[in-house]
Amino acid sequence: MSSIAPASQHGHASEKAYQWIKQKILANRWPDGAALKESDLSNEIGVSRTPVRDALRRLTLEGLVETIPNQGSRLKRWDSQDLEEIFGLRVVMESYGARLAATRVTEKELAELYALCDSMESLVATGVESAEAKQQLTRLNERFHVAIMQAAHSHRLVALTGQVISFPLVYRTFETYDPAEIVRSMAHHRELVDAFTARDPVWAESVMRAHLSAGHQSTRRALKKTR
Amino acid sequence: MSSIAPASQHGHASEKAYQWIKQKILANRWPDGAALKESDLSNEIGVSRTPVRDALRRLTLEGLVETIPNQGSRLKRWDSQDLEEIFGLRVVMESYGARLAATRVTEKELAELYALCDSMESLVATGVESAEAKQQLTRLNERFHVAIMQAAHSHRLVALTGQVISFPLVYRTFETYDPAEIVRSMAHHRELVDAFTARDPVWAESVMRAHLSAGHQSTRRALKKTR
DNA sequence: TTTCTTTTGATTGTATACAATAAAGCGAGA
DNA sequence: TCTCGCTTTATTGTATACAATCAAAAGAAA
Repeated sequence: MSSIAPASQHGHASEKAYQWIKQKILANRWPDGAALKESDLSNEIGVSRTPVRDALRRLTLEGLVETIPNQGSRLKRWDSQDLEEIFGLRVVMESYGARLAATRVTEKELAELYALCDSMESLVATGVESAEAKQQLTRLNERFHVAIMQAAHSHRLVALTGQVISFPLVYRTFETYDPAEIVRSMAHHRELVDAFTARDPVWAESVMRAHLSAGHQSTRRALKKTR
Repeated sequence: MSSIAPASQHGHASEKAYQWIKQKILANRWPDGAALKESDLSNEIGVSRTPVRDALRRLTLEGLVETIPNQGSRLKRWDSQDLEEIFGLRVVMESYGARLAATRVTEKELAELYALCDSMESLVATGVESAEAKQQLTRLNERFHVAIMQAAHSHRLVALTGQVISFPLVYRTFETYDPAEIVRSMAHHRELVDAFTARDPVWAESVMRAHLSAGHQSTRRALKKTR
């Protein structure tokens, strides 16, 4: 993530505004298409408009916010077509990442990935009925997917996939899965890392494709229910 | 390009600064790793630091500029590894785009693509010895590739590929090609559009993959010569 | 009543002044 | 002479004041 999409870029206030707004978006605290007025945000966050504008620009580039010149920023609306676009791109890009990772992953990264698998599986074993457990699982899942892209050792790939995934529904992944789907997802994860261990790019790519296709279907179903 | 990476976002001054800096980067007017001081740029461009900062943020997100907090922006250095990353991603993403375009392209878009093929071929027929002709060809080529991504009818794909291609050497494509390579490139272009006309996604994707692989090799050779 | 124009208000875009930060220069001590 | 630490200075980060712009409301004419 180093230079193409810096992690904690900008100063203190700018970063604070960015995190504040993003967290509120992903937590679904605003209605679809809500107007994000700069002055209101700066008051609520406790910084001036400058860093707020900075944050809104970043979020616009990430696709979470829609900005019309001289008219302001709105929370981006999205529909089933956006979902199709996003998963189509995820399949293409993350499969590619898995293919690269299979031949480039280091021992340390492998250990990290196995550790994440263990964490997720033990969490599932203790039950994921509670909302907190599902959120925890979603966070671990995100870390797992990011770790794979990092194991591909392509900065741009990490940055681009990060942008594609920026999408509220994707951030609530496991809240929409049923138990069988969760079990299958865990199995996919472990199979992926096994494919890495075997240094088999074809295997790794195939599993990732299947994994994301399954996730696509689950999310699609969840979206229909919601709307 | 609508909302995920707005075209002429921000006001007049901000856009002016963005175009000014970007054009200077792509024209190779600064040495590798050059420091881009905000105050200097604002003086030269004739706007205040605010829109300059805005422009630098955008360029950082695009990967042309490298920004370190409290330390400033530098022209991003790049090497052969960046080239490999970029073409690896281009192959994956633009092939995907070609696959989609094969089934989604409209008659109007097809006509546009054929027209671009005609323009490029007639330009080649009249000779591309001069630097201006090669620049003209590069511009048409870029329009062609963008048009295909647009024919895929995926806003995010257009935005993402736009980011990936942002790279000085890629913008000087045909300046580095020899005559045989140019002829082959033109043939690829026409074959691509024929594959679209046949509505054959496998054909289209394969040609795009070959086209970009050939381009990768030419650019790789050009980079070695330069350094 | 409807439509076009004008005005008014609110909001974003830009400039500038100030604060925080980090790098470079300088000097004292070992 | 080298190293450590301080001071200085240059540059970025933030706040605020002002200008430009757009949307909606009010008013006039048909």
